[in-house]
Amino acid sequence: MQRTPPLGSELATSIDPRNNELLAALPETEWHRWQQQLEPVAMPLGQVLYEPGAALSHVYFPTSAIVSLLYVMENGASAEIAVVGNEGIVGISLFMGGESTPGRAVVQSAGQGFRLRAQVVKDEFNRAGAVLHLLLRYIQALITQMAQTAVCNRHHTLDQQLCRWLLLSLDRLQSDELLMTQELIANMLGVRREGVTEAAARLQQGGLIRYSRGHIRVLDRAGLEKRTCECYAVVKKEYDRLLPRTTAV
Amino acid sequence: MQRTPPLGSELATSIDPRNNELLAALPETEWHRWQQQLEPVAMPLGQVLYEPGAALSHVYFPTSAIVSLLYVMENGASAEIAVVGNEGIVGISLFMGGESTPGRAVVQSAGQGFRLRAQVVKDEFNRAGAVLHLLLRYIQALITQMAQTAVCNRHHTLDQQLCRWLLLSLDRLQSDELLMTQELIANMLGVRREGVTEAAARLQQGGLIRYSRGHIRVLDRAGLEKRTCECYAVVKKEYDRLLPRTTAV
DNA sequence: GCTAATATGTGCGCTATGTAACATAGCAGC
DNA sequence: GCTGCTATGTTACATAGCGCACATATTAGC
Repeated sequence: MQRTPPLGSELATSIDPRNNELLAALPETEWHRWQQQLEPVAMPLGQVLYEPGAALSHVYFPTSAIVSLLYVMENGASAEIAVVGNEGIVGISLFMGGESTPGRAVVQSAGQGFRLRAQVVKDEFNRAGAVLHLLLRYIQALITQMAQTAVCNRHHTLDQQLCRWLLLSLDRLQSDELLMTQELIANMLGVRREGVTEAAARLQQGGLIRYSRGHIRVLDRAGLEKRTCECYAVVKKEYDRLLPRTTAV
Repeated sequence: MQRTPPLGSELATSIDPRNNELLAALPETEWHRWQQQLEPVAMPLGQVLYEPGAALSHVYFPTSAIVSLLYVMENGASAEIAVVGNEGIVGISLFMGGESTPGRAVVQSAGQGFRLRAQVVKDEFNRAGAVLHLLLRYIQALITQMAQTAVCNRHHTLDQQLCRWLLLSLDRLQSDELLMTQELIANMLGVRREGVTEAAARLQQGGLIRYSRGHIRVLDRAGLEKRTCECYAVVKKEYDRLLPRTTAV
């Protein structure tokens, strides 16, 4: 089991900010304005990018990391609202005008990203140019993901949701292997750890994945797509529609 | 059982566009620009304001009506994502850049509203003035509602969710009586009608509400707030924070 | 007032998931 | 190689909500 990812390529994806698709989609003028301001940051597993009600100092553009937006409740129960990878930006409340949200953002899969000071983004936003419209389209896609998550929580089985979650993560990774314990997945999905264990066992039995102690390798992506609910496709389609790739990936 | 609402007052709230809080919050300049363009519309129960994927021709500002944003799935199951009353606007995808969404908007409680042609809103939005920022703050509040709905769907009992739903509706009405069958509520919450019947019976037994054939009268609002989950308060607080009332209500 | 339509009430079996308590296995560090 | 930690596996039981079938009650239309 070679669990070390190809180091060279990972570094490459981390070093170039334009591996983030939003940054890649910036027109040249705006890109030049931002280029000097972008600050590379390591995004280790579990890092909290913002807490409920806290004013944000930066927005984050993941390149290889994946960030979960989740709500934690009074009794400690939690649920993931949406996931953000190299297609997006973390910290939208900053330029929406609210400065904070009741949710929290946690790095779910370690990696690299870039960040930008709050004021820079706000200024750019207020220029009301291409960046504004790009970000608004992204937010609409994010809204779709959140809405579909709500529906999925209501109507679909744990098995389906696990597949959806794996696929969403897979889409935001360069590899077919996730570093992720079942405990963590359970927290994201807002279910018991045992439930994830059982669902994962079923997927492994079906030959779709193979896992061991925090390493999940996807063997049959098409199989996952077959087992998941429609939610995955709806969200993906909407992202593709609203944010067509500007660069070949 | 006097079920006819006080007609005089209802007409009053319907006729003045500024009973919609977003319209009321417009600065004078923008208000004057819009005033001539606003078209009063009746919003009867069940009216569909937009369908999945359809391009929108107008945005709607309810004054006395309440609109549900919901997702309908392949198998016909549905779930409400958020609710919009006189505090908001229906059709945000229009100016977010996507023109459409995978969801649908249905009038959940009949009433009045005003609408505005797509192009007018887009033009105003592109002016990047006060309206832009007002709408963005509204969208952030809406996002909070959607996120909290997702969490609520995951973790809370039907009883709690019914209370939340009643309270959200109550906040958007002038009266303490909802015209709403249990069947419809079930569709909104994405649960069985029988489940709503049982939950409603428990609430009635507790003296919190009284209902009969599509009429629900709230007798003890504080009681509902005690029985509901934290989700209601979180959402309400965020609306109040992001959209402070400009007019006395 | 009768009839039909609509709205609500009830019971029963089923399943997915929650709660709880505990067993095993792989891995890390000494 | 032992120790202990972390991740995963297993089992027994409780329960909320679903699907279904059907009973009852209220209102509307004629």
